[in-house]
Amino acid sequence: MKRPLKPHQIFEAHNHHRCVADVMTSIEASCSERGLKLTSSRRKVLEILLEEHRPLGAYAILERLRAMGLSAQPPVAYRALEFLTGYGFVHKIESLNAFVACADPSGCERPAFLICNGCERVAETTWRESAAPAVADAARSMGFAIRQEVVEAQGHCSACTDHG
Amino acid sequence: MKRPLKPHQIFEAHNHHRCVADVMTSIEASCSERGLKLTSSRRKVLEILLEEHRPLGAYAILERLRAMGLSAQPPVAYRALEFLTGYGFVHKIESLNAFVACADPSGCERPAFLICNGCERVAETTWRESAAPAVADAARSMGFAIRQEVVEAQGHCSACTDHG
DNA sequence: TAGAGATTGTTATTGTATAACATTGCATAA
DNA sequence: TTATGCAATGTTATACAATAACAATCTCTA
Repeated sequence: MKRPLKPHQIFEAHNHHRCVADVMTSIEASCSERGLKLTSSRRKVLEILLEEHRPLGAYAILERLRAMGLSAQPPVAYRALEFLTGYGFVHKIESLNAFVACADPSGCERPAFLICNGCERVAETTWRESAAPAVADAARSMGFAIRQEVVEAQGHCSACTDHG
Repeated sequence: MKRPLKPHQIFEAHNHHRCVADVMTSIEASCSERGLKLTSSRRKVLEILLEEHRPLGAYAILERLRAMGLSAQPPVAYRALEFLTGYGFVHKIESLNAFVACADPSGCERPAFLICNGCERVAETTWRESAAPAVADAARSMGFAIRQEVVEAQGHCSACTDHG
């Protein structure tokens, strides 16, 4: 049974092996249903991001691919990431130029991120309707058609606030 | 008298010479008040961004600096941008890795951006309190202290929707 | 089984950003 | 006035991010 982590649990200890396996299973099923090919390099990049459980830059991903024995050039990582982000299995964190595995691929509508500057972990939350009412209002009033919204908050998680 | 452009006016024709001069005056005043040094390179980068009135990448800024006769290496641009963004005179658009002059330096609280993928212009709007209630709620419930929020919407402005 | 389209392999290049260190300019305290 | 400390600049080099271009391969399916 797949029970995605709640946002705050990202910042807590959890059964990570189980958590990775669950998400992987969910994504495999999603690919089957949709006729998508989760090829070897795509799967490896996804595994790396799930295992890491925090944002990784493209070249950090490449390092890990090479550590797995591949002779990986940048396009290998970027093509896999293009596929994975295109179907919502992975998200790009624009303010970090880095990538993170989606915490809940089956239920993820539009993601928003809470980025901890202390431990570098990222909690993902999601919204329906409008992320930012003030922005939506401004867009409506000027006839601007929104296609996609990036919402990323930086700060400190409770653990890092206490320690720091 | 300084009357900043309303967000939608960014996408419309306006007296740009006047608009640049007004913002420049406002920023000079702000630097005087606060004892900030608007040095030559900082001023030039600011002028370039005000004149352009749309996001520019760091290397596009460097090109223009060189066209003005400077022998500008990357740190020149980045140092000026660090100063200008630090005091809110310029904003970084994270999803473009580019920089844009603030449309209203005197009244700018927390900016949000409407980025037109057609004409590449950016409208700036601002919010008080919480940009994204859903995100603020999630943060509160997990004890996450938000320091800064990035809100960027991509889409098409009314002109580009009509034409395109 | 031939062909079309998707995927991968590889090289090279462009764009983004910062580290590191020497130098200069300027305000202020000795 | 001079010392000195800090902010700002000049310069070189390098790390990281992203994509262009083209050849090779794989895999469906007509």
